[in-house]
Amino acid sequence: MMQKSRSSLVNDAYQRLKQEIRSNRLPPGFHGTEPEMAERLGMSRTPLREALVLLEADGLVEMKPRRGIYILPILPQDMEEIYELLTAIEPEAAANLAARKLSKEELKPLIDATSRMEQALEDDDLEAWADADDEFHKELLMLHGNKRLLSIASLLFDQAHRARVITLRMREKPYRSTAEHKTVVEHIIEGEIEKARSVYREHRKRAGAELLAILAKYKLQQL
Amino acid sequence: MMQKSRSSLVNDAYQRLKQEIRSNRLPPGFHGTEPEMAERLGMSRTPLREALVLLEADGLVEMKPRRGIYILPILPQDMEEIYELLTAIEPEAAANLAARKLSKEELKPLIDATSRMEQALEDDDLEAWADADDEFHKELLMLHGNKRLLSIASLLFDQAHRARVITLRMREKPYRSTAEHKTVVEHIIEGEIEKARSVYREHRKRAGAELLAILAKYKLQQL
DNA sequence: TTTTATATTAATGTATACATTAAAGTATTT
DNA sequence: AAATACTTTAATGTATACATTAATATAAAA
Repeated sequence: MMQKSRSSLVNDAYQRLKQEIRSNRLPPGFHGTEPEMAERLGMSRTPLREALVLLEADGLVEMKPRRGIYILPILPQDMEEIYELLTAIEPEAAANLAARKLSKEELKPLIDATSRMEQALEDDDLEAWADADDEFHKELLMLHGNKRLLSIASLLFDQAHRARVITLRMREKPYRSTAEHKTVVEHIIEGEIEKARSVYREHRKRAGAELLAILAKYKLQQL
Repeated sequence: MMQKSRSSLVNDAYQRLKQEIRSNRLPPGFHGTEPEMAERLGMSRTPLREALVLLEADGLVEMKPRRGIYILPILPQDMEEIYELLTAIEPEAAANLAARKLSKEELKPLIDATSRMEQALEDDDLEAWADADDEFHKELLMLHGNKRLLSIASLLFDQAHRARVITLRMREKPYRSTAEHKTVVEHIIEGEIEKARSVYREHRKRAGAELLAILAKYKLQQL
């Protein structure tokens, strides 16, 4: 949940574990005990537990009483929930930006992100494309400035991350997605509030539906 | 963040502190130290800290390194953020219910909640009205069934609670609000998806705007 | 008296200790 | 051999211990 500094050990544990979960080095289904994990991180159980409590609140981990720590898998239903929320939330931010008539200077991070997406497509570099996509969404939310909206959306991105990475290569090349991002930016620049909202909304709906279709097609029941 | 059982002491501390914050027994600006609070709760610092970490993630409390624990106030800007999110999120749930063509039986909790709102209006009992209103919103989200949506909205309700209670008597009597809830339910029953969405959305926008206007009018800069 | 330096206090951040108890393993009985 | 009872192990939940250090109080210097 977008943690602040906090004492370095708790924060270290939180960041490192989160990163290891994102990168699948701690895969879903992984099971560990506190002494084990504390030792691995080179700290005592106390700060580790505080970090775990946060990761559990983030929905990444479950601490089962007397059974240990489990890394939670992402189920299709989770993706459905996540995309529904993102579909509701993000277009709101896009609409707000359009309403604010921001200068191109201010919108530069967004414009740059779309450029990077295009470049990545040309280079046929899906990783880079995904990074640019991530950046686009985060920049848009940061420009919007609703801290809660940003932190909730970030949480959802974190939860969905593994599934998005894994399915990246199962999708068609994201030409359309890239174009949609550009269109959103154009509407924002032009101050076309409702268009910005609806294009972004459609983008999210389509992206979510596609992802779920892939999970179904490849029978990926958990990631 | 809608905590599960967890070991009872951590959970106790979490629930009790949350309740004390909601009820303003621990008012915004309150400052305490860990030993103090642990003693008051009859436990050691260890479980207390785990609870505090969660409350901090919930945005109710801040743990300032070496300065202690502060109960955070709600600023008008917080309310703005919260209402923006609720405006984006809840109508989605209403639309979904409408799309699902639920039976009146299934919708009973919603229908009952609106009845209670009407009754409370007749009795001129604002507390009861606010309770019924709360219940309406939670029931609607529970019927929808998106766990993440529910837990996020609950978090936002918790954050906004004090401000809503305090301003309850500064508003006009909520006839209009009550009527709007009824209309939403009717649209849900009739399966009118877009109407359910837009009425709910307008309801949230208006309610948010009214609340912010009151904060401005009475110069309530923090609650 | 005001400022600076020093000493004291006490709260946090973290490690460690320990009681409880679920789970796994061993022995006993049938 | 299967089932049951008993032991052992080890992980959690919680308390306590302790080093560090910010904040305060006190003393010394200007």
